[in-house]
Amino acid sequence: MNIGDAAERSGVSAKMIRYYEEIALLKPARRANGYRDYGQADVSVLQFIRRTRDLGFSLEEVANLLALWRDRRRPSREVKRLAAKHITDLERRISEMRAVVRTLKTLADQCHGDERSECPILDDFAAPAEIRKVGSARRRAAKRS
Amino acid sequence: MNIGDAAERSGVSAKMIRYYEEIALLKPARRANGYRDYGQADVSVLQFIRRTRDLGFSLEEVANLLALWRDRRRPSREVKRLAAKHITDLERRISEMRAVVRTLKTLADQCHGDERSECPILDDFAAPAEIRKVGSARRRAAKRS
DNA sequence: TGTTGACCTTCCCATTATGGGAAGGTCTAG
DNA sequence: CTAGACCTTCCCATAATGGGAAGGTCAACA
Repeated sequence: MNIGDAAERSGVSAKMIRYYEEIALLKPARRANGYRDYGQADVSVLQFIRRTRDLGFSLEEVANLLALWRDRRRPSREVKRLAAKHITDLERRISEMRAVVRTLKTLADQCHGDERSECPILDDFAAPAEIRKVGSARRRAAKRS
Repeated sequence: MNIGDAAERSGVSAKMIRYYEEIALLKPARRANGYRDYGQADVSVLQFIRRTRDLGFSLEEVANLLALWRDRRRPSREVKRLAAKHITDLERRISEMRAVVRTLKTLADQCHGDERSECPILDDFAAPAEIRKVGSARRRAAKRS
């Protein structure tokens, strides 16, 4: 089948299908006229890529997973290891983002959010509380010296 | 002061300071020899950028926040609105990532993770449970017709 | 048969935010 | 005066994706 059909069946754009070929994730056959020719196996590979991309794996990780998928003698340990690493990556990023959300919510709560210009959010962006504390400590220390 | 000092005091690399100038986030003075010359106000701008970047705002959003910060007549409503939008963005991304983590944990739990090749994780990547169900339903429907 | 429209091909460019590195000018301390 | 530590601009690379141009191919229809 042509690339357009493969794109429709896999949910991967023709543009990206060509790119995945360029980085060697798949090698479709070519017809005499130069058109790429995709079989069911190729579509399966594209669906695999789509799925793993949707789960947040980088293309480098997808390539590794694809290699394991193709190797019938892989140890499932390897697959589980990659999945576990991705899970901890995600959990780290989630907790970082949750910390940011907590900070922003605290700041937003302190901001009137009306027509007045006074704004604790901008005040924090210009000099975060932590630094302001250190700054005050330094000023106090300076007075003493 | 020179760019190196501004970098050290703001925690922004010299490379990025030049880039921020290119996209018009700040315009430091120039000395006769062509060197950029940063004052305390420039360093404050850089710290503002650093802080907002750390909080996950895009440079476009940073530019908007910076404009509000510079406008002494801004309504704090505007600032709060941008912060709230960023919070909901983050919360959406967090919940998406949490869903992925749940999926991956479920799959990893089903995988032995030993030397055997059998692996429910790869099975899912090749044909996610949802699709497998739809596929079976279709096959059952086909038998009936 | 010829034309039209829907495909396909490759190639180049843009995006976001960051860093690497080269080639060359400037300044400062010894 | 020279060495080393700065500074400048310019180009390139990254990751994953899309846009679009120029040109070849194919199928259907008049």
